[in-house]
Amino acid sequence: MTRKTRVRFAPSPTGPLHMGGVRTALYNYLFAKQRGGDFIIRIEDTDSQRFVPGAEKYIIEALNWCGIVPDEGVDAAGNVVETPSERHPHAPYRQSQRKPIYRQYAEQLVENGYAYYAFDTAEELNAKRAEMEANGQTFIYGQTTRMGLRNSLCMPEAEVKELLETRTDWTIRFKMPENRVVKMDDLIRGHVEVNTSTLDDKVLWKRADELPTYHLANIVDDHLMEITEVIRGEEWLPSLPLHYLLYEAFGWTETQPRFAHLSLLLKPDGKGKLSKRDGDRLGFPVFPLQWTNAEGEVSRGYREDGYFPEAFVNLLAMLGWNPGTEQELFTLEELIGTFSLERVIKSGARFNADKAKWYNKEYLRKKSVSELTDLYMPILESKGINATREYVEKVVGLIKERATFVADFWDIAPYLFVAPTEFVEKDAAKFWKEENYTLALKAADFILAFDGEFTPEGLGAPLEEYIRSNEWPMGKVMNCLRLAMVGGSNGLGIADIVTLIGKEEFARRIEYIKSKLC
RNA sequence: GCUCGGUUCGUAUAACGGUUAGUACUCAAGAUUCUCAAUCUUGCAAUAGGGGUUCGAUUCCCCUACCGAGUACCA
Repeated sequence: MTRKTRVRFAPSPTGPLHMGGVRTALYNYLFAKQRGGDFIIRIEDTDSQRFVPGAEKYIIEALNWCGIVPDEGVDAAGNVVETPSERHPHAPYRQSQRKPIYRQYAEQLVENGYAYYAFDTAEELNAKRAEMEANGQTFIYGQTTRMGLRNSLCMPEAEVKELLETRTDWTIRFKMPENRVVKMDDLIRGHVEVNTSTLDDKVLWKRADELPTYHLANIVDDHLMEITEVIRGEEWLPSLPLHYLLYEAFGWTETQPRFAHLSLLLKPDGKGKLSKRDGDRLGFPVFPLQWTNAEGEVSRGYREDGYFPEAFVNLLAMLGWNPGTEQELFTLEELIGTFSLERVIKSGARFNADKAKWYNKEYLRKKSVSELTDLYMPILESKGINATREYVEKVVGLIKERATFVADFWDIAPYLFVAPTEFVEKDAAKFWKEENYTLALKAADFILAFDGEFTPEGLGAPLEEYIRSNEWPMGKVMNCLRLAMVGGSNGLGIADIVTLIGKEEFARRIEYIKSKLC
């Protein structure tokens, strides 16, 4: 029986999604779409303590921005689907709303001897843990200690029954089998084996809030939602044996999903995984979208920094995966076509901000002048510049190759909109000498008197020919003119600038520099 | 500490036992141009260390080192 591919991205709404999370979502999405399957978003909000308002909305918005749209979990408007329907028989997709379904599964495990009730309070366990750590030991709630603790394995049945009824702070723990080698297969890492003797008895369900922990909720929901592959972060690899055992305990091994554990994204420098702090420290975003936390602290986002979503998705895809060819630029569609888990890298990928910028630059050059103009116009307006669309399109056509972000456009050539009022001292001293500017002013007269086609192509050659035929020093003359146009000696070609700003403005700038520098 | 993963130029990666160890980003130099940018060309630069297996190891095995993750009534 072949099942329809169904994968899920299951974030916890405890804060903004970081780029590593987006990558996990992306790989899930690519995998699903390639196989004509479903991509599901499930919100794992079983930790009421750490819930952060707005985080869920942020996650959905971020994925939408990337073009990662779920088949289930969220409707077209970005709302989590809350009731089962013909289209969404697996709803709801928020674990907090699935609360009633978990307890029976946990109890089922107890009945069948795979789990037990535990009455130790958090305080008791913390104290025990602290005590052992003080002696350089680690406390594990598991096979070596469980019989000496307070649980249904070692307490009289009557007492257990009474505590179950009178107290509300007990938990259900998984009874980790002793000395068993769990043999697992990972789609990325291959065969992995772990002996259960090193594993502890994880809490599966908490009476206090009647909520499952990740492990239980995850297995139950993946089963109920008919998930076929679980593609998630490497931090879950150590709990894979527990998950295997859980499928076994429930008798669901037949339909148990296959697992793929993705390596983590590492800091660009130094040690450790990429964190929010690195972005602030090294000057790049770690989040897809800007995020403001409860304290009012703002973390920058790729979107707000001027990255195109296509570039962001592309660079994320290439961080830990490669197609085996030398192609580096991929649209989402192309990624869907070529992605494969077999080619996902096992080792952690260090993020490189320079490469990220390169991707954006490549995408920027691919954009049409018209599209880029749409983006640049508002920026100009915000600077109080009043220019026609036609004019801005010409500007964009001239400078798009030089930019990494649309926001660079302004810095590259503000002089195409505003006349310089100040001149770079060093450049002026170098070029604005009498023997140069007298020639440059004559060249300016030539331009003003030029009656051919007033375009870069039409003016460029005749102007150069004129200067050359007079045997004037080309560089010095041109740089004097550029100084007048730009305010310095770095910028576009003279013919480009002059034909763009027009003869009138050109004349004005020449007059201005004369009044200032001559 | 213990358990599990990982280790090719600075970074991302290619090479599924046989290559002068390739490519991209970064950096440097040159070409070009009226400057800058762009572009083109060239260059710098790597198999963590040690043992095996093999005619031959980047590739397979073992040890060490280093990195990462996990070790919660968090996910």
